[in-house]
Amino acid sequence: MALTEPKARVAVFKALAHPTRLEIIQILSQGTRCVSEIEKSVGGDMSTVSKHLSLMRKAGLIGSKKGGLHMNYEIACGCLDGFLRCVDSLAGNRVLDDQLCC
Amino acid sequence: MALTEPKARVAVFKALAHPTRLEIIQILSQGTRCVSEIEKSVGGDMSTVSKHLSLMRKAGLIGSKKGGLHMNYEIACGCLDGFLRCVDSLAGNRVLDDQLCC
DNA sequence: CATTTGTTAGGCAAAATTGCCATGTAGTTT
DNA sequence: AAACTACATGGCAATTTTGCCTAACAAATG
Repeated sequence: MALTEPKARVAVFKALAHPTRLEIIQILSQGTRCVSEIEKSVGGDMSTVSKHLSLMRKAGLIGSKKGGLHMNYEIACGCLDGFLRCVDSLAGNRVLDDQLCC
Repeated sequence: MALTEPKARVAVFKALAHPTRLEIIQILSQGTRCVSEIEKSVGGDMSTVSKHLSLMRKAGLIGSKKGGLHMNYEIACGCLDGFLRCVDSLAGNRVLDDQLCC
């Protein structure tokens, strides 16, 4: 199995390895949202939110489309959902050493 | 969809967001390995490798079993593979904004 | 043109991560 | 028990990340 760019892989995981960004993913999983909507949900400065979004877009996690005055973001990957369920099962298992998740 | 512990989720992604640790996952995907075997493959100090392994074990990504003098590590999750394939498709798509991955 | 919405860059302090070194520990061998 | 092997752990300095702030800028709208 040939590795894709290791840096690109790492970038994807780094993009996901942050509570606020995971919260944004959670919000976007319910549908397309613009920056100010996201800002209201997660709090904090808009420039900070915009940076989070930019980072995730560069990693390939989300996509953006301009709609009038707003910039609308959406999840770029349908598999992200199963992905997160897998992570949750991992996270739940983390106490037991011998037990496997799936 | 109720969130599992957000911290636990973040921990999983942080554990994956490092080139050496991804390399270790790659190695372990081929079968169980002990610390010194991993050390030979990825280089660096053994204490460093041990810390990487410990971090991934706490996150739930890998499990460990003692076998005589060695500590054997193995992937704790069969879904990690499809997981990584999904990430690769994301990583490959990251230039195009409108195109979705899967 | 003025306003709204968002991006980007720079600066900066606090916090987290990383990796090596030295030391500690548990199981094995002699 | 002493020595050795295979790891784990704590400490520490260097690097990176994070978040807020300020400000400049672009694009769509009224």
